[in-house]
Amino acid sequence: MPRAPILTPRADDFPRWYQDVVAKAELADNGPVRGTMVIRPYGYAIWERIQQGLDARIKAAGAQNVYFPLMIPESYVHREAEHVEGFSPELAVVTHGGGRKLEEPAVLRPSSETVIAGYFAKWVQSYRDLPLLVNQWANVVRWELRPRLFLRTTEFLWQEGHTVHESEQDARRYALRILDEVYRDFMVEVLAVPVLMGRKTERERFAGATTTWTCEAMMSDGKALQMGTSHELGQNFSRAFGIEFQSETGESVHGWQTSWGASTRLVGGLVMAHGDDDGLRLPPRLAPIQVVVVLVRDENGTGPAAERLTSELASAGHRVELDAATDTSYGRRVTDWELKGVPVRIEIGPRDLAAGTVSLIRRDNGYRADIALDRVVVSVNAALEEAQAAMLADAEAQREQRTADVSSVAEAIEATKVGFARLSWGRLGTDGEAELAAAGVSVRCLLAADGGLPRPGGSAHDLAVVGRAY
RNA sequence: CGGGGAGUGGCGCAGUGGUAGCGCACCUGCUUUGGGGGCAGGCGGUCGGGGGUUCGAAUCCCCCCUCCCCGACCA
Repeated sequence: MPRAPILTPRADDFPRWYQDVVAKAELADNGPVRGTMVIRPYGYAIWERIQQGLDARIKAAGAQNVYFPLMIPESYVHREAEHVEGFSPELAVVTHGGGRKLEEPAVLRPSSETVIAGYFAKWVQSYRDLPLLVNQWANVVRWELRPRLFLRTTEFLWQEGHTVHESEQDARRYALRILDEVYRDFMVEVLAVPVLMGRKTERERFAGATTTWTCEAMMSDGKALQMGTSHELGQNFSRAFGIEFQSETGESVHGWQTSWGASTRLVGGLVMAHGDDDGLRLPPRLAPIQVVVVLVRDENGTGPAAERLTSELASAGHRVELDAATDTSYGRRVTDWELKGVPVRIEIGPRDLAAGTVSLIRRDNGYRADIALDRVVVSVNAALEEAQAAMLADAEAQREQRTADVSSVAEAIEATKVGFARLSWGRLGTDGEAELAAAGVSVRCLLAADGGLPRPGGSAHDLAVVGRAY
């Protein structure tokens, strides 16, 4: 007999499935103000793992953490024309404080380019001060008309990096370094989500940037999700805020800047990239709980044996939890651990113990085996490594299978019903891009002909990867 | 803001004029707990808000509010 579905099957209604998973895996709730989100302990544990992975890579790339204020004088946002134009529809503005109307309203940061630029102008005097590399972990507010938990909320958590460099080349090199060594590396190696690194079109470029680079992923329904972006800001904010330094030759020069960010959206991406009809599937390197030891029944010494196994696995360096809640039924507990996507489950009951074994079950593929008690740690090590690799390979295979090479707008629109379409950007052009947009399809990114990063200015041979996006 | 839909226990729903019910969840007890176990008992709702019609309104009328879905914006 098939199991009763716990979640709406993905094939029936993917958005509904997503909501079900977020609720039943206890990741988040809607907040009381429309568009806001309450992140629950398990969801926040996942975010903390994401933070750790990104933060370590950001520091390895030389940036230091800072904190700037939530409220920004409204006039700052207006200094960079394109920036304000891009953001004004989604600004939340504080008009009153201390019981009085404020002389100058303050906006809740939608991003911190402007407030940070004001201080960069103060801190940067000499080429010796450069490069200046900072990052902050913060909340930002962008008033969203159509919120979706994690994917698009009015308030969200992220990191935003901001840098100043001596030259355009230095800034570009750094923006691309972050894209590759921080974002791409983390997403592929930890999240097991393959990403395309490419350049955004003018239409999709960040408001105030000269060039926007992106990591784009495909979710398991074939739609695209931007997982991280890195912007070259040129001298736009430098000019607006007076970030000037004296060069080695004594000239006064405007700094060249970058900014880059990744957000709690990644949690949603993780859910949608790997989840199945039984719930979340977490890649082992990310999972807050990598192994759960399930005590099936507390009889004939199974309890102490389960405790011993748990501490052995913890000593071996795994994030492990013991489930000894035997007053809850076995089926319920197992279903819950599957919902939460714990990569490896070890089950121990009287039958196992009598045979001198435990059961090992992999969440990613359902593989199940009896393991001798003295082989548990080594078997778990192997299972975690294999699951990590298999999940990445699955996601890559799925993306390849759902990506089609096409040569017309009509074919692209058809192909993007199930995934990505790839076609010549030279042929598509901004007119083709507008036609696609009318059909709900966007250019996710541009790639060089060989699939690598395109040159910043572009080439006639560049490829456009198009799709429907979250 | 344009187009659809819905507001009834925590969640999902039924209830077209007679004083509110079901499933799940929750609480208590019992039960031989290996895939959301079984049995019994129980807690919990000013039916989104206001006004009106009526002997009587979740139900009919008027006004308001909120939420959800599709579109435009978007990490």
